[in-house]
Amino acid sequence: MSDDARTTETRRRLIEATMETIRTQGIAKVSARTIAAAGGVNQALVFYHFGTVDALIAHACVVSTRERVDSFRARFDAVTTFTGLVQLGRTLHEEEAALGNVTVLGQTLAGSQANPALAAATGEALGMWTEELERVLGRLLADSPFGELLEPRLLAELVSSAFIGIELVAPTRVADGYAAGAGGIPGGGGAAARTMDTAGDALARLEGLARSIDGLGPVARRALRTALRRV
Amino acid sequence: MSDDARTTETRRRLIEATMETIRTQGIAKVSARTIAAAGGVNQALVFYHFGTVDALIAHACVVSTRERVDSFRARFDAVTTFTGLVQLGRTLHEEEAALGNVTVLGQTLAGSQANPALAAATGEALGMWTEELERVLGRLLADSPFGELLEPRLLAELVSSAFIGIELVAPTRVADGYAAGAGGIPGGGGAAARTMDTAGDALARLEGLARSIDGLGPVARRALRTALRRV
DNA sequence: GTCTATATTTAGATAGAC
DNA sequence: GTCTATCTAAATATAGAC
Repeated sequence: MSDDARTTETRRRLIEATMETIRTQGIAKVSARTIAAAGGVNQALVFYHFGTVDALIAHACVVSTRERVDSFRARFDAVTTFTGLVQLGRTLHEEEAALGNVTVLGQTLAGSQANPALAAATGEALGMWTEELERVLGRLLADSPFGELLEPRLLAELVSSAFIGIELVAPTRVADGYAAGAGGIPGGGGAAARTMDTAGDALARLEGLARSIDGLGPVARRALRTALRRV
Repeated sequence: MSDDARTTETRRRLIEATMETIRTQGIAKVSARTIAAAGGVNQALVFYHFGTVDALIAHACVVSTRERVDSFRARFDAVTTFTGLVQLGRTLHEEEAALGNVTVLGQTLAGSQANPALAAATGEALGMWTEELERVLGRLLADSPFGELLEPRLLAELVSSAFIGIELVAPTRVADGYAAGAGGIPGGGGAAARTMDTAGDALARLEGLARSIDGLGPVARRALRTALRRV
């Protein structure tokens, strides 16, 4: 095997191992050693190929997002209704359970707080999703009663941010019953167990709403458009 | 000063220092030492009073959220329109810039991925916000054309998750122009600079939408309700 | 390009003096 | 209850052999 091919292979393994580690252990537990262990390569290679751990994370974030977005582009383009868009969102949510790119974005997002390099990478990755969404929304909104009220760009930013928030919150909704450390939480604990799959449920209901909007007859559409214009 | 009073004071300082450190440096940089430095207390006191760093973070998360939620309860109760609710959201967003409880929740949320104790605490804290929101939405939805389509609980979960997502994404929208590490990003970079304050802008526009819904006349309301029921 | 040390720093946690 | 000192584990990063 040529050195060139080995480089490519090693870099690929490191990037995949980075994704996997972030997904399963969270950004806090990611280190050159955990990544190397997950990828079955030597720890020093992280620094040889990427310079720093942060650079590897940033790189992995952008590269893997590009792959995922590319694999969704055709499906975005095929969307013609709000219902279809929400359904695509559900598909994304389900595929994410397995592949976890959005989960990774959530993690890098959190890590971006005090890390400008990571923030730039996360922003770029997020921007790829937003761009796709913006194109679709531009088409859909033009024909909807909301066309004059909502800008595609803004709504796209809003929706993608919200999507990430929802995917991030989901895990905390499984386990409940907070156990305090030394000292205890005054008045803490209690709170009935929450059993909701927020993301899945929400998207399912949202689909109902989308179906309603798509299904509005011409009379209702005109009435709504007029009402909205009055403000 | 009695030992009891000193305990209270030290614990209070540790909790505030924890919040401050998470806010300014992110959850990744939080340690017993950084917290102690921020609070001007000894590092060993973290373990004496809270046992572990995680327990302190969990405690700070829940306690400080309770304070913030309490300070907002009256304002939630005073809301009577969707417009008013969005305006309250804007107020929250602005106060957050200074106090940053939601930012902290975003950080602990990310840290919750592989940390059940933290996940439980974050879930509880988040649940406090959701509960308030659910009460308000319950009132508002009952009188709206959407009452039959949206459950207050689900919408509240959705909105609070989205809010966190938006607050988390905001920082990545300031700086742009991603600089790659060794090797560079193939085809990376570029992408026109984004200058949007997503959270602020989005809430401003959302207020317009809310105003529209609140301003719907009886005819439009009936039409909309009928249209929605048809699905 | 890859591996084995290893230097250095930082973090979690505890013991024991005050 | 608080502080100093210290042990241990883990992380970043580099040097040098292969």
